[in-house]
Amino acid sequence: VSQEQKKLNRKRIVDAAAAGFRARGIDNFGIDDLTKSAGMTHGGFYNHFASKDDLAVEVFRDVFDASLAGIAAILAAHPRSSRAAFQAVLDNYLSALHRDHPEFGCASAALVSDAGRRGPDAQAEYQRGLEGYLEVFIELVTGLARQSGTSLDPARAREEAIAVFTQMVGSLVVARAVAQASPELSDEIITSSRRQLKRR
Amino acid sequence: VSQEQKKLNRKRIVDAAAAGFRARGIDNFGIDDLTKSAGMTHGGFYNHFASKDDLAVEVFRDVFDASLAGIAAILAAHPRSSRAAFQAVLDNYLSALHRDHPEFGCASAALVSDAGRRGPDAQAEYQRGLEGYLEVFIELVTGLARQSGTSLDPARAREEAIAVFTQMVGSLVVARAVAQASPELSDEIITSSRRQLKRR
DNA sequence: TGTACATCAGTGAACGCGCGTTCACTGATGTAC
DNA sequence: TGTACATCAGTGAACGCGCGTTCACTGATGTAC
Repeated sequence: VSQEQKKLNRKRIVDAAAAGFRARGIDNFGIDDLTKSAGMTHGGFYNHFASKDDLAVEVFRDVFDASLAGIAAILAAHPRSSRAAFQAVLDNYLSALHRDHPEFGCASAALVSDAGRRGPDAQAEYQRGLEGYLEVFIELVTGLARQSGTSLDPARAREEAIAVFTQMVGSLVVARAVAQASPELSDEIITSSRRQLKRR
Repeated sequence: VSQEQKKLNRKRIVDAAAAGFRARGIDNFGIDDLTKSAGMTHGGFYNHFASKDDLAVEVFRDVFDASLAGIAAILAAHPRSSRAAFQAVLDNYLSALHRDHPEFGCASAALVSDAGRRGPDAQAEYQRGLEGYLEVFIELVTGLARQSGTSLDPARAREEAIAVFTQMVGSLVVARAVAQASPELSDEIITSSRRQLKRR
C-alpha cells in the first residue's frame, strides 16, 4: 500500500511475467496467473500497466538484461582463457537444466516464437537483446581466435558469432520440442551440439 | 456431400490448418479460421475430427512429410554432387522467401515452440519428423565428406547433421523474430549463417 | 506535532469478446426393396 | 431400373468457459492545515 510497496509489487509482476512468459508462452500465461504468482489479485494489475501488451514490452526489455548478466558472470569467472570461458558458457547453455527451466533461461530461445508474432515494440526489444548477445559472442570468438594464434577480422567474427549463437538457440528449442516425447533424443541434441561446438 | 467430396473437404481442412498453424501458431488459428480457409463453416469440422487437438496431431504427422518431400526434390535435382545439393538446400532454406512464408516452410522451425507446449502425441509426431530431417542431413554430410576425400564415421556424421540442422532452424526462427523490427538484421542473420555453413 | 481529509493500491465482482464445442435442422446421397 | 427412405455432411445458432479489461469499494497512506 505504501509507495515503496507499490514499486516492489510492480517489480514482482514483471518478474512473475518474465518467468511465466518464458515457461508457457505469453498467450498461455494470463493476468490472473501472473498477479497470483506475484502474490496479489488480478484487479490491481491495471494500477501498474495500461495493458498486457505494455507489460509484455517491458518484460522483453528486462529479461534480456537478466539473461545477459548470467552470461557475463560466467565470463567473469574465466578472465584468463577465452577457451575456458566459451566452454563454460556452452556447458551452461546446452544443459538439461537450462532445457528444463526456460523460466530462468535464455530469453532469445524462450521467446523467439512469441517475438515473431508480437508487435514491433516487443520485437524491437528482442532485437536489442539479440544484439547484446551477439556482442558477447563476437568478443568470445575473437578471443578464441586470438588464443589459438589465428586472427579474425570483425566481419568474420560477427559471422561466426551469429553461427554459434543460432546453433545454440536452435539446439535448445529443438531439444525442448521433443523433451517429453523422447528425453533420449532431446539429450542427444544438446550434448551432441555442445560437443560439436567445442570442437571448433 | 458425396463421400468423395467429404474426403476432399477433410484434406482441405488439414491443408488449411497446416498452413495456418505454421504461419500464426496453433492457438492463434481457430476452428473458424481454418474451416473458412477450407471453404466451409465451422460446424462441419466435427464431422471430421473429434477435437482441435486431434487435428493438430494429424497436422504434425502430415506437415513433415510435405517439408521433407520439398528437400528431397532439391536433392534429386543434384544427384551427382553432394556439395551442389547441400548448397541448393541452404539457398532454399536460409532465404528471405522461406523466412517470410512459414505457411509453406519447414515444420520443424515453424512449429518448434508449439511442439514444446503440446501433448505427447503431437510431440511424438514432431520427433518422427525431426528424425526424418536428420536422416536426410546425415546422408548429406556423409556425402560431403566423401566428396572432399575425408571420411566420417556414422556417430560423427549424426553429430554434424544435428549441428547443421539446428543452426539452420535457429537462424530461421531468430531471423523471423526480428523480421518486422529490423529487416536488415534479419537478412544479415540468414545470409551470414548461410555463408558460414557453406564454408564447412 | 497532531488531526482531518484526499489519494490511491489492492480487492473481487462483473462485462464482453473469442474460441472450442454442441446441436437441431436440411437437403443431397446412396442403399434397400 | 425406378422409387422410398435412412444416413449423414454441412449450416448456423447457441452454449460455456477463459481471458483481458473495467469498476465500485475499502482501508491504509501521506499530505495540508
